[in-house]
Amino acid sequence: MTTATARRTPADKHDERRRALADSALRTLGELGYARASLREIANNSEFSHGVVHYYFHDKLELIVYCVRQYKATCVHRYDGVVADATTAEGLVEAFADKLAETIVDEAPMHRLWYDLRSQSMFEESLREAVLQIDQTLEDMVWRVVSTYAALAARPVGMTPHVTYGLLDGLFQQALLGYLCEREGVLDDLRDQVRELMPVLLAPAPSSSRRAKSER
Amino acid sequence: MTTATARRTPADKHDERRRALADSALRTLGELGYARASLREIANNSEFSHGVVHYYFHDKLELIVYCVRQYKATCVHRYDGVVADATTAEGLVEAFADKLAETIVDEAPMHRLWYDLRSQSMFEESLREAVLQIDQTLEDMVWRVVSTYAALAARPVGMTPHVTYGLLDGLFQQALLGYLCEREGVLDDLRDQVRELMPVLLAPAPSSSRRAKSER
DNA sequence: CCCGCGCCTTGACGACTGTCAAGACTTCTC
DNA sequence: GAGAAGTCTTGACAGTCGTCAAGGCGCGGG
Repeated sequence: MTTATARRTPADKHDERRRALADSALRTLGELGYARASLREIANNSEFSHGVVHYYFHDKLELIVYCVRQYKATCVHRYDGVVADATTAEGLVEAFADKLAETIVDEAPMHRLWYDLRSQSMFEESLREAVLQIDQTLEDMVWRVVSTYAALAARPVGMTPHVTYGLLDGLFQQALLGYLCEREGVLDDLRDQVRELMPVLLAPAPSSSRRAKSER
Repeated sequence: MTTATARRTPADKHDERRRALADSALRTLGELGYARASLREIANNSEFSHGVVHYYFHDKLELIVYCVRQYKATCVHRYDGVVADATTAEGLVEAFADKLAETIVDEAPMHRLWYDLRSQSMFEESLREAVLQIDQTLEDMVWRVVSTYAALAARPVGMTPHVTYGLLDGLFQQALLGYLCEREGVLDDLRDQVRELMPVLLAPAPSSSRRAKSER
């Protein structure tokens, strides 16, 4: 209020703290899951004490939802590079498959948390709004990839965005579980599965098989 | 031990009680989810008191795993009729799609519990063995349907059982969440999606398009 | 009749939970 | 440098949790 060009308004600092707290919380949540991550445990893994949570958040649930929304924001553009750098359909599939496998390795805790919360939202109505919003964002993200792929292949996508996301999410979830069980080869399998699946997502080739080679 | 042909051995009665308890527990678990279903709540919704759980089960976890295994046993043959009664590929798809939608309506609590437990198993290693076993059983179940469909269509399945299950499970899970959010039309959508998906699960038609009509 | 054994209830335990109030510490203002 | 506002810690609260021991009830065999 004093100086208009202050480095940080109090409100900024407040928001910054919320972000830092949410960051710590996300680490703990990814480790323990929604049900077992207590506020004390979350605070212990941060630089704060357990009481501070109610200074920045009204509720445990408000913290959780804030956390997941924050993660969504960082996660939602993970595949933008795949789309931007793609020049051929085959190259995009390859990059997409690699990125999916990389995501499983790098972000396994975050994604099991996401599946945990989505399951919880089937029981707790208070989680549904945030979950559905994030689910929609993920669907949009997948759709950007697949529709770009279709454009490069010069064929329309044969399925709705919703179905496309559902199918890929099913495979991804399966691979994540396999990865957490330390099954051998799940990542390679996932890559193969995506390479296999992407073509069948497209509408059947327009002219049966004649110009298949001369396409580009 | 006294009479060889006794109506019920004590062991039988013991098992019967375990089953009855697990039945009650399943109802409560389907209502509240894994994390919020306490032993007291489970016992309250049964004809027993809360202490009896430790007479029949060593642990809460043993009870839960027993419950889910028991449910699996009843659930695993739900689609057998679809397979047995099918005479044409189209008819099988129709019956399968209907049965999936019916399952969502009739067994929504059980299936959200299943997804809850599968998510929990990503955090709790002690749940993994049972979850993986059940997942495999479901995969087999789906495979019986799809491979029968392929046989009726006189074309091989184009994907592995694992992928087939993953894709269908993705759609089913999506539909279940939508159903629990009381979205309109999710059941019809699911049916349409399955009708659309099943043909693309098969390998590409062997001879491009010539005998498509004379097939049967 | 009474003893003993299986079945079940009751009550209590320690641990853990979310929440919040009281106060200490820091930071900024006048 | 005193005071006020903001920030954070500490400790306690009311509940709930899984677990288990102590004991009551019913029933069949001595």
